[in-house]
Amino acid sequence: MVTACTLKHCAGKEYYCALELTLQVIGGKWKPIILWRLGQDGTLRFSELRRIMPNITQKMLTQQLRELESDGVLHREVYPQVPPRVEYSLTELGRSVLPVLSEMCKWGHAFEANHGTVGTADTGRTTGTRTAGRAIVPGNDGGDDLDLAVGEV
Amino acid sequence: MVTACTLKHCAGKEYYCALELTLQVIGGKWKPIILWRLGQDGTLRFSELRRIMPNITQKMLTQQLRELESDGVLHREVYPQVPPRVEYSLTELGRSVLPVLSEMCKWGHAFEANHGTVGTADTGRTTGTRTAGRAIVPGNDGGDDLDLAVGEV
DNA sequence: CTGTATCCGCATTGATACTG
DNA sequence: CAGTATCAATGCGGATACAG
Repeated sequence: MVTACTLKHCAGKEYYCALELTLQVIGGKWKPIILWRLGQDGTLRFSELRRIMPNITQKMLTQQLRELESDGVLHREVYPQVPPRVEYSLTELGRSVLPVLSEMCKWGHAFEANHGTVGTADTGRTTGTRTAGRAIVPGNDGGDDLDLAVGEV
Repeated sequence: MVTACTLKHCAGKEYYCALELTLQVIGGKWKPIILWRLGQDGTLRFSELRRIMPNITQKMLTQQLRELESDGVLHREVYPQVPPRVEYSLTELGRSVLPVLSEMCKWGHAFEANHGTVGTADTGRTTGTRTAGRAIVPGNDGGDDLDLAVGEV
């Protein structure tokens, strides 16, 4: 007997395995970036997050932040002032997700090494790190620099 | 200076950080399950994968398998027979993703512990493991059983 | 058995305008 | 500043039929 798993519910999400649950909580296009940035900077205002991620729309940012908040991975502190001021920071649960993001990032780099990475300004086809065929597996090769999305549209 | 990352391309995917790349390659609704199953069983035929995941449509399964294949994480072996026989297995790169899935799964369990897990047959609201407020962080608490999605529609 | 091909509904995402 | 509301577009995922 290996698996045979039943449908479960947690925090309003449907899933069969914890893997899927994780994807639903911290997956998607924006959440990893938000979480990682908060992990780096500790506390960020709404406007700072917008500046960090120029591509995201206000609606999306608000939506993602609310979901992360209701899932208990980040904390939303409202300062009743005028003009308003809202600060976001990771909870303990949120901080515990950083190793996961780190692992995923490491594997992403291994994948890059396997294929070839090309920057925006491609000087030619398949330029960049070419290591295809060496089948690099993620380990502790020191490549744990976790770069982050900024870039403009 | 913390980040300031540029747009990159790898295997036809656009991303700013390796984190996003990973999500694009092994994320989504079905890929983690496929990969994990192949990691468990080694080699599976198309029909076996279908039986394992009754919810997925034929179209989706084929599509996901093709994407995983073209990304080099799984190998597709076609036996030119009649009736046809196709076997899928992880490549070395594919096997290297298992620790990542494992990490994600561990965090999912920690999340479950933080909130409360409820099975399909809910005998009452918020039944099940209730540990809210204890802020359990993933570590090596032994809870590394990676259950898998099967369940029927 | 292992697939394509086509059509379609719904959920996610985005653009834009407005508000306390 | 930090949102909410509304409308429009996209695209993922699913149902079904057909093919080698």
